[in-house]
Amino acid sequence: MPQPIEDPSRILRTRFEAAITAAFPEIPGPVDPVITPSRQPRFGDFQCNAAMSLAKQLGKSPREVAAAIAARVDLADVAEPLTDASIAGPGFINITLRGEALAASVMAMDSPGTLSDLGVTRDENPTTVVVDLCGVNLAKSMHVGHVRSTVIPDAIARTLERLGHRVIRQSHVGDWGLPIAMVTTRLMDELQAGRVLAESVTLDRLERLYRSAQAECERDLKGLEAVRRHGLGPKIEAEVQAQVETATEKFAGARETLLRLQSHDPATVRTWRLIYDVTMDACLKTCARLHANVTAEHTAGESSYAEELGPLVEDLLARGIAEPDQGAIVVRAEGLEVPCLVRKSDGGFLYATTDLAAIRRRVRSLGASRIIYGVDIRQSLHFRQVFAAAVKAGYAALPGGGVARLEHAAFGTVLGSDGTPFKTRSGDTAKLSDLLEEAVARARRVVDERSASLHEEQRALIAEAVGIAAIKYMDLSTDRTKDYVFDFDRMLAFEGNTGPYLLYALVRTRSIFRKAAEEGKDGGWRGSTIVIGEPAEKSLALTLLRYGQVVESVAETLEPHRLCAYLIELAAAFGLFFDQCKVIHAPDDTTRRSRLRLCDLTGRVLADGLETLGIPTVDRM
RNA sequence: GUGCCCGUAGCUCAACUGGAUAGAGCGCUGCCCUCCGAAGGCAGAGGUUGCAGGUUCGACUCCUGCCGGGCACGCCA
Repeated sequence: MPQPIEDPSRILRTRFEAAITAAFPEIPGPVDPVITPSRQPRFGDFQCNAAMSLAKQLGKSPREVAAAIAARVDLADVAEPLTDASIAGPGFINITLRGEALAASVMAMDSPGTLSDLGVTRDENPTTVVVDLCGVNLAKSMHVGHVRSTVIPDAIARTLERLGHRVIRQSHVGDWGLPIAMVTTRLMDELQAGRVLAESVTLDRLERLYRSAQAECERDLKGLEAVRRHGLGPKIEAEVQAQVETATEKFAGARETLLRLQSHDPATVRTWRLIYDVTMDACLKTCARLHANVTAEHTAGESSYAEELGPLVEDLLARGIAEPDQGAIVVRAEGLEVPCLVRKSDGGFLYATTDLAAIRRRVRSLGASRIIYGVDIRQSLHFRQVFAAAVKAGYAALPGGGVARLEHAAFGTVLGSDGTPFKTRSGDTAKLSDLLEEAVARARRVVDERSASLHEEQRALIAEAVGIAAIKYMDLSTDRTKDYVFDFDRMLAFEGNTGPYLLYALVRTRSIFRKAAEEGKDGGWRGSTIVIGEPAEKSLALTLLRYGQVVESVAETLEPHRLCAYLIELAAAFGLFFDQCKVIHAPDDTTRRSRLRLCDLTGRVLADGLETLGIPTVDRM
């Protein structure tokens, strides 16, 4: 009786590696046997693609090499014997699993209490990973772009957690600097004048104040110059002159506010704190509704680095890492055409300075050996600069030697149907909370129509999950670096490559147990023997077994769309199985139990995958 | 001007990091519910992977040059 096999491709890899070493001892070091699932059933279940590249090194013909490997490999317990026909094309070795071995593998991934956990292997050397996400700004509500900066890194964080790593989420909130000082100044004025009450400040109100504060600090110097150059008359010149003077005053006021904030002036800090609380309260609520794991404890705003920036630049200067340039301080690093600016000529700091401080803290205090930034792709140059500067400064150096992995998980822009960045009909940036509301409302209409028999409360819960799943799946399912078009109709289509389709597949895996119970046929399947007979069963089994490696590949590439594509494939394989293999009315008890177990396992992999992506699930819909 | 990214079916996107005849969904055509949820399944049509070279057993993938589009480029964050 063969030992339980967790994952055929892992077993095959070991076996083929051994065979290659045995056949060609002259090759130094371990060789990747290049085992992949076969794309087409007629090429078997798996294939070994190592012969072609080895042939080159060895100066032999690829088919000869393949034959030598095939002759040495020991597959008796897992696969059908290899024959001449197994070697195909330029040297592919096609492998067909034995039915019992395939079933044993599926049972192994479905055995609680062993190392097998749906086929996901926890990393033996868990690492501490910081995931930078969300990135909201004070006095601004979340917009479409924040779907991406929240959902993508949250999915990455969940994936790493699923693999056993220690993940620390960090929301690098824009809560400091001159723009924040401007709105703080403005709010203090409003409060003082009694035009607004502290208890009733809303984020909408803050957003309006933010805009007007920025506008009034904006000096129209170009306008003034134009007026003078073209001699538009003393009246216009006086008006523009007055604007510039007022703006200069306001600007100076904001600078003073920033200084008072930095020196912890109680009244100023109290107002700043009010802005902070109102903003974060609203944003964290939106994160919660998005089913994203972002809470107050993950917040590490720019303000928390404020005290470190001066000493940090001094440190860089003292060690010759940074140098003065035209009055400013810059870090030049190899491979960087543009130096990284860390202090302005007026003595102010920049966001690169804060990001450097953040890397230092994350590596030295939080113990991160990997830092992942879920930030807009337009900032890739910025991160290249900051990463290079951090490495040069030694801020990314790990205690045991080596350097922390610094990665920018960049994402593209959310576009409207016209191909330009997504806006509302009126041309404003669309608020995220409104978009979530509309997605849920649209889902609700469909649920009311199709699931009229369910209770009102159930329908509301289902619509919530379906709407959120639709938005999140849409965001996660394509290559994150590309732009995508935001389209309610497509994401809520409930068919094809969508979140709702996945939820539907999950619901079907579960509803069959309710139906089976009604007929008194739901017993005895737990721990029963899985039998793989029908092609649809085989296809489902092979798909199930890929789960663990897909999760690993997401952790490595930081590309959640791979998991999305996999889950759709799994749902499709289940759909075919469900269509072609009677479960409750299977020909015999053994088959029925085996199929019930496959339904249960499929449901748990779907649910686990969705949870790993951060997509909410439902039991029925 | 310099640098980065992207051009794949009518549309929206994949392609396991160089593997076999480039796959899904939408839309289109035709089937499958007295039978476990048809929000489903099956089949068909649809491609010179922007263009031209190169590297090699093998290229959507790597290299070079064009064409077309997007983005970013030290004193904003």
